[in-house]
Amino acid sequence: MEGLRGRGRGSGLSPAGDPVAATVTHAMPELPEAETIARGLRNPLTRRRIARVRVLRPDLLLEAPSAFEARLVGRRLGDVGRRGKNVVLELDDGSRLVVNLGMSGRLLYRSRGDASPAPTHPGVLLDLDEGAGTVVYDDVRRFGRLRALDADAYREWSRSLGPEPLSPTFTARELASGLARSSSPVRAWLLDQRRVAGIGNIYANEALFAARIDPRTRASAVPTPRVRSLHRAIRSVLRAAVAARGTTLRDYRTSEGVEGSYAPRLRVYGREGEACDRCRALVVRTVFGGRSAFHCPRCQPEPLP
DNA sequence: CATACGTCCTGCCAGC
DNA sequence: TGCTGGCAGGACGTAT
Repeated sequence: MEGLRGRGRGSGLSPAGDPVAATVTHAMPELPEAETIARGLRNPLTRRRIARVRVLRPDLLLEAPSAFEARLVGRRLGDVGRRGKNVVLELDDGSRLVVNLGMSGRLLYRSRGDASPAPTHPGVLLDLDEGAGTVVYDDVRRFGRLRALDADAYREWSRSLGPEPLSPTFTARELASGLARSSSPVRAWLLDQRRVAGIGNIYANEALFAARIDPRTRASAVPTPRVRSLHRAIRSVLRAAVAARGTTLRDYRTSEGVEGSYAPRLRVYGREGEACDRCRALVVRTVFGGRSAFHCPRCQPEPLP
């Protein structure tokens, strides 16, 4: 995959003896990144009023810009939260602005007179009242999407997503019954937002490593004890990544523009050809379902056909 | 119905 | 050195 060729972490030390910078590749904003962004926006945005909406890139919206603007302008912001990988801004009329960050999206808060460099690919701007600053949706690749939903539409949208993996109501039993009904590879199952909300390719691979499951294993073929491990692994990996404010490989930043610090803790993702830090076997990359999977062939034994 | 696959978009880098 | 083709991926639409 991009950036995993050539100069990578695998080379260990640079000629100068300094640790080589983390592998450069795309970040995929997943649950921990969305959670971090939501937390960062909560204080500066709550109770602020949206004075003006500027849509620079209409293709980021799932509706006409005029309808989008009409739903937002004049509204006061409530709490800022998260659903799966989406950042959710509550509005005072019960509607919500849902932001999916796609591959390279950033949701930044810039106070008035912010001296930091201006965002390079602004797509949508929300100017706040009384000079309180601006919320900038910035996205190089424009895979992200913003939607303004009334209360009913939001409920319907939320219902289309699977359970929150960090919620106490997400149980090993529920995971087991979901897996049992699918013949997809377990990695594909974890990436499907209708099944569990918030897991992307990075944390799917990391959780499967922690649970010692080959990512190609059919979901229904994961043995029950492994399902329990996977349930624990999903939750512990996501919690640790939230605590680290997410994984920055290249694009992802918190709402304050800061990088997440989970990247050095990745054990298989992006580490093709490197020694597994549990058993020293070499990490393998496979491609299926149109994207890279990483696993340790010794810790995560190949499923029987 | 469930699963598989193509599409979007652009920065980066290998290779000429 | 400079140019360029291929690659990567989340979500959605379409095909099997």
